Amino acid sequence: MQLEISSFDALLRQGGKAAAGSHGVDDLVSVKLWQNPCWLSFRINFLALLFNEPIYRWIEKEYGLARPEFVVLYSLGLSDGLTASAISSSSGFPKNTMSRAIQKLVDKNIIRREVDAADLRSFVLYITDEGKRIVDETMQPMVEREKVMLSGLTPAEKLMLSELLAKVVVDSPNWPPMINIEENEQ
Amino acid sequence: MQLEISSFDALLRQGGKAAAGSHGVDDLVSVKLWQNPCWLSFRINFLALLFNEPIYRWIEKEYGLARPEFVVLYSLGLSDGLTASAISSSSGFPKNTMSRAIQKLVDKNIIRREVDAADLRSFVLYITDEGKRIVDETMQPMVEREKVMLSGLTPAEKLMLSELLAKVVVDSPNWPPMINIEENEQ
DNA sequence: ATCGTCAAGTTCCATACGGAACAAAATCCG
DNA sequence: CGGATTTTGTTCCGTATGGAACTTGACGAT
Repeated sequence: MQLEISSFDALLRQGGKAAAGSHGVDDLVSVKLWQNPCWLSFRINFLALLFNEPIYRWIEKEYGLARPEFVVLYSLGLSDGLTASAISSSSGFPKNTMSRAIQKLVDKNIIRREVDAADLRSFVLYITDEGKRIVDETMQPMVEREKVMLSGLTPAEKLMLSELLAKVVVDSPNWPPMINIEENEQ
Repeated sequence: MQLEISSFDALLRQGGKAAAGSHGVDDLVSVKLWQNPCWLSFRINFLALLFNEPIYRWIEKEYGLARPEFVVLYSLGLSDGLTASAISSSSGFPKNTMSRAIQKLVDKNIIRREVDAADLRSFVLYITDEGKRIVDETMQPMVEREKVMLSGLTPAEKLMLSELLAKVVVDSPNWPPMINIEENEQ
């Protein structure tokens, strides 16, 4: 059974092809950009990679922190006093990975862990001065990297992109959890 | 040294907050959405995760293909007759991971490998009928998943998002390769 | 030609990863 | 209250991962 591709879907996927051109971009990347039914996931994943790869490589080299560790640290930098499970669910890393990362950070004296009086199972995590220092220092290159990534857009376009991505993220709790998977089983 | 945050940067990061609201979204996700200097990378990574996690879990379960294997298969589905390094560089997976994935796919008779007469080092990869079948079958849920992810946007917004993401991807070869890293060394 | 350099793929190996089972505490509910 | 259930975080363990070294072939310069 062949998929019916509506003309709007085709238009979507080709969005901005004429305006953008493709000078400089790899051949296969071109194909994945313009002839790809899953244009959204490719573009998102590709851009995520382009941000993550150099940044996390640099952080690892400069501060000896692996990605899960830095995710914990960064989260606490944004909102101190979090719990492991909160960080886990907001970042997508499984909780055992977070657990290990947290332990390493505690050992390195980058974060501090206190038992939650209200719930003796869980720990509340706090960033230390050392941790704050690292967050401050890493923030600059990360922001800079984002700025570079957006440098091809006009201010209005940046704003539009920000809004659209935010809108999709905010809508995400409403999505059905891929029911098509379960319904096929037995 | 504290970072100067221009008011436009603040505006950018808050893009569409009023319009979007935050009903339903996790607390920490809210913070990472609206109080995050690195709004772009968070949103991109978060959305990538929301697509990848259920899809690749399903593909693994249903077809026994790990993510790198499926990436190879999908790439060949879009453009048959590729080489390992082309797939590697367009997908961001290291070439040894691709090498293993390719070998598994060959063993499973999902792709076929022929020596390139023009360059005896490299192999040209072709998708088999079995491989085509799998690509066809998986395409539907993937496209469906994207459709769900975009369901909160109007057609005009979808088109705009497609264009903006494409524009950023196309611009990516022009980005400097994170020079700030190297310049700090010695 | 022939050497040096580069590119394609593979192999090796230490390590990180994530699923599953687990202990302990909280919560639910009859 | 007290047993079932859920939640938090840790531990165990097999496996995937990706850096580095390696092999083989292409290519460029003299």
